[in-house]
Amino acid sequence: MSEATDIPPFRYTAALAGEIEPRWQDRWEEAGTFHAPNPTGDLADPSHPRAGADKLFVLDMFPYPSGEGLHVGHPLGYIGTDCYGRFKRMAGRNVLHAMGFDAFGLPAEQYAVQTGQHPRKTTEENIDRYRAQLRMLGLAYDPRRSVVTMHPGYYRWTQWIFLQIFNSWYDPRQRKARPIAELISEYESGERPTDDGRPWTELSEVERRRIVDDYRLTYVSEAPVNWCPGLGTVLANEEVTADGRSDRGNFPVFKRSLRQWMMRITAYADRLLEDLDTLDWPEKVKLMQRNWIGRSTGAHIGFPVRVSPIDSKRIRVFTTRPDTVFGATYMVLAPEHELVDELVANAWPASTKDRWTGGYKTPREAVDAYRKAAASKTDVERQAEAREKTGVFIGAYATNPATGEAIPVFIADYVLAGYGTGAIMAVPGQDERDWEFAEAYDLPIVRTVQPPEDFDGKAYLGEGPAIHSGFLDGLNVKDAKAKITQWLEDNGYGEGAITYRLRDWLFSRQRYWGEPFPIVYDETGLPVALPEEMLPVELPDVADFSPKTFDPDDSDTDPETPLSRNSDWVEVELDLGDGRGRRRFHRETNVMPQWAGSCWYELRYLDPNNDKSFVDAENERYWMGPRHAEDSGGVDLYVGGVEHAVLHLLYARFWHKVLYDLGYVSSFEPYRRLFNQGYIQAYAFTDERGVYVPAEQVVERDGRYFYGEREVSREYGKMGKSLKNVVTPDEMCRVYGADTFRVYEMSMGPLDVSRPWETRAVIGSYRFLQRVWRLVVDEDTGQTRAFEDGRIDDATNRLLHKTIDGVRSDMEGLRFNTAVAKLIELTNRLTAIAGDGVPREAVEALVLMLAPTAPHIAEELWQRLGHDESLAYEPFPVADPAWLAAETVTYPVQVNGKVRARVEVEADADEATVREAALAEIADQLAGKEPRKVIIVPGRMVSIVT
RNA sequence: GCGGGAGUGGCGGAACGGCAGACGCACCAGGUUUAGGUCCUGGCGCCCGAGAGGGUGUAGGGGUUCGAAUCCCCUCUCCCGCACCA
Repeated sequence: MSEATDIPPFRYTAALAGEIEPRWQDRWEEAGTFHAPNPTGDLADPSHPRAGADKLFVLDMFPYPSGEGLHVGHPLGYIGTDCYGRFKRMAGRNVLHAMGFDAFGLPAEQYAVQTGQHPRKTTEENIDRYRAQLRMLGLAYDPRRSVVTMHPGYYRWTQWIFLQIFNSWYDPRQRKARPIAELISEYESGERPTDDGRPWTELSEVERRRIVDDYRLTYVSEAPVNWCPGLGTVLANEEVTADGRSDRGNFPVFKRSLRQWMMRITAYADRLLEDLDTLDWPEKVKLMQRNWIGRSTGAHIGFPVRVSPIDSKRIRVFTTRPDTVFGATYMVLAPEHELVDELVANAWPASTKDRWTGGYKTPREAVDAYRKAAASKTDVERQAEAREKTGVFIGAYATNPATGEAIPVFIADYVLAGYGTGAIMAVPGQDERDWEFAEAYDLPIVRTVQPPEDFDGKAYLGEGPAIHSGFLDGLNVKDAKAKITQWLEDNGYGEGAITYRLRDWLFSRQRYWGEPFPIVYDETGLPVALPEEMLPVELPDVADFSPKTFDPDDSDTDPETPLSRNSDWVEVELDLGDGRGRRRFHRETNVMPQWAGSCWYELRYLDPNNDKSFVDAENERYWMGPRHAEDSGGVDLYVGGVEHAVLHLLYARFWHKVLYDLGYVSSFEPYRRLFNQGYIQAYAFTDERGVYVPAEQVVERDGRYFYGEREVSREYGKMGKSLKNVVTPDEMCRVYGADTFRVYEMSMGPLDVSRPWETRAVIGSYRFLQRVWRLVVDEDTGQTRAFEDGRIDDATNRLLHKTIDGVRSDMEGLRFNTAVAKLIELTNRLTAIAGDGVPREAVEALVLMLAPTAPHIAEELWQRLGHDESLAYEPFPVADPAWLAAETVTYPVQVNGKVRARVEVEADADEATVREAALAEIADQLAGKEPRKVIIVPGRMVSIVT
């Protein structure tokens, strides 16, 4: 049977790749080829060829090991960083590249709830599978540094970092976190007075602790959450459907306040914003972070409002346009605003317009009805009628502090309770939403900024002189803002202010599969940090991983976490080493969110076995430290999907900055350079019923698609089991080999662009590697074909050096697709000139240049070329400048912008020579006329205008 | 709606403001082969032409320039993010 016998015995095939690849993987592992030496500690190795060399830390966003395993889309970024790291290693750098696992997370827990399988077990199994899949790809990881967030040896330090955050406060004057002990001593010394002026010594211990706890960077607070009694758990916004039910189980979800751990990330808002400027990140991601932080500057203004004949209060608003306050002709409160009930009038005032009342007899009825209607609206409905402005008058008037006029107060759902103060001053002249509302409710509109003459719109948001604004008239917006802000402060009506969209980070989860908090509570109910020596607080095994569930409609329930049922673990007697002996405590039974482990994993790669510290300071400084004064320091290249643009990257930056403030790291940002790889997408096919059919069995005929005899329709999107279009790296390695797979992934297109997977195109990369193989190995005899003393013809040598030059800069710029194209070109050229063999120097350079992308075949060929050592540390080829310059240059000759001819001249020909040659070449087209203009771009082009 | 990015052959994609379509897939032709496949060589945007060659062409329209896929303006389409953010 034919096939096998027909193929030459020494051809590079999938079978041969399948033999070569594991052999080299074993050899790399046994030899520790990709071990990166640390400056100090157990991973230091002064004899290593790269010990003390210029370092490079490349990092991938580590995966959550799901039960589905990897598909061909997952390793794209990993292969990219691997190529870059291997290239840089050959170019002389000490390269650290490791891969760990983000092991805590919801899917394993949910699987555990369903099956009773311990999440540790399934996660371990998944990690094993991931490791096997990744190993097969020949990724040059330092295997000693593969951290797993669920291992106690790792989360011990996650808990330790939590304690550092717990034991810190943010000092706004120094703009940094400081140890909480320093705050306490400020209070003790009297340098910092208490809020009520009582001396510190007169406060009870509980009072002192409450004061201090309020300063901590992580603290317990009531926070609004999505409480789902039917599931017994709090849900993330993403887990709540548009109509307010749980994604899983379809139970009602209630917005409720619950006691939660929070992290004071808002204290770092300004630094998180400013330091973006120091980072080499995609502008898109920086912008997303800026928007997420949402800094706006303006002023808080209090609008006096009478709550009884003798008592008045202020409605506090935030505005970015205090300069427009003279145009504030009414106010709007969110329906849920706390002052509404106090302010609602008993009867409609005489000045009430009909359309303000909503048709109700009293303000009270109108408010109740409006609130009810607003509350029953789903988010979908709210969005659908987003532009319709509705609201009702509440029968009360506030005083505009600038004009002294009484202005009506409305409630309307276009003002959000959760944003700002939940109230606005409405300035229809300068705000589109206010203008719409004013038109709908017949409210006065006063322009306070003069629009340009040609302006024919409604609200005017642009620049212009202030008008109808008393003492502000004539000032530009900026000056008017400054002046009114000063006036508000002088008259006690408000003050300049900066607000953020960013909220503090809700850090506790009512779940099982996460890091326990290193926190206990004493008899006061206040949190107490466990001493460092008691870490890790290990996650106990429990019988039941699910939280207690309740009547789905009973919102008046409280979560009961899986850990809370484990009373042996919860109730403890401990000696905290504070001189108070053994005391009874109960443990915190929430666990940390999945983000916790990923907030600092890159640091643990640096020193994975250190049991004295989360990372040794010298190791951190070597791998992450700043290179110059303005440099943030951090990972040299961080590659991952843009889906982590905000949360993960913001949380990790926040933790890193706290560690920096406390002096534990030398870098003030964790990721100096960020790169978002694109996604590999795939076609999926559905039959006439809309059911997905296996994509690999669909055939194309004349642009139509068939599954068996049935025509199916094609759609384009993610790769996934449910879409029946998954292609796995395992399959690709089996059919073509890992090197082919790697080359294909790298050559498909730029790393940061999403593109479709095309299994049938993989063959091109396979053929390329076969050709390279054939250049070195005789397919029939297995003999090496390199000429020892073969001369390279000049043209080939020029191409060789041009390729070296181009591949180097492409690799440097992560342009692997064009690097591969250049290698293919060179290979094709060498194939064309090969007789009995090819010159050794050309083929060796080719093999070395191929090594970062297709490492196994490169190692194999390198060995067959007579080298004993791995090529991992072989210098990457360097182009000889003498061969980069061509002897002659061919100039295209343009006449009136169209290329009409080309002339070849000596490379060093001067402009006059080029001009003469070009004119001679197109003489017939000029018909004897003198050209009006001749432009010569040296080395490029001649352009003639007639 | 706002903000950001992108539109190049049948497909994935190349192209410091300077010969548009590198490289690969698919396809076509030739060679090798008993045949198929492999391998080697060549062709391959569109239109006209037997050919040499000519015209035209980078979503559409306008502009800047000796010269535009590339820079500017308008329009359209697609993708991503945010979504009444005061």
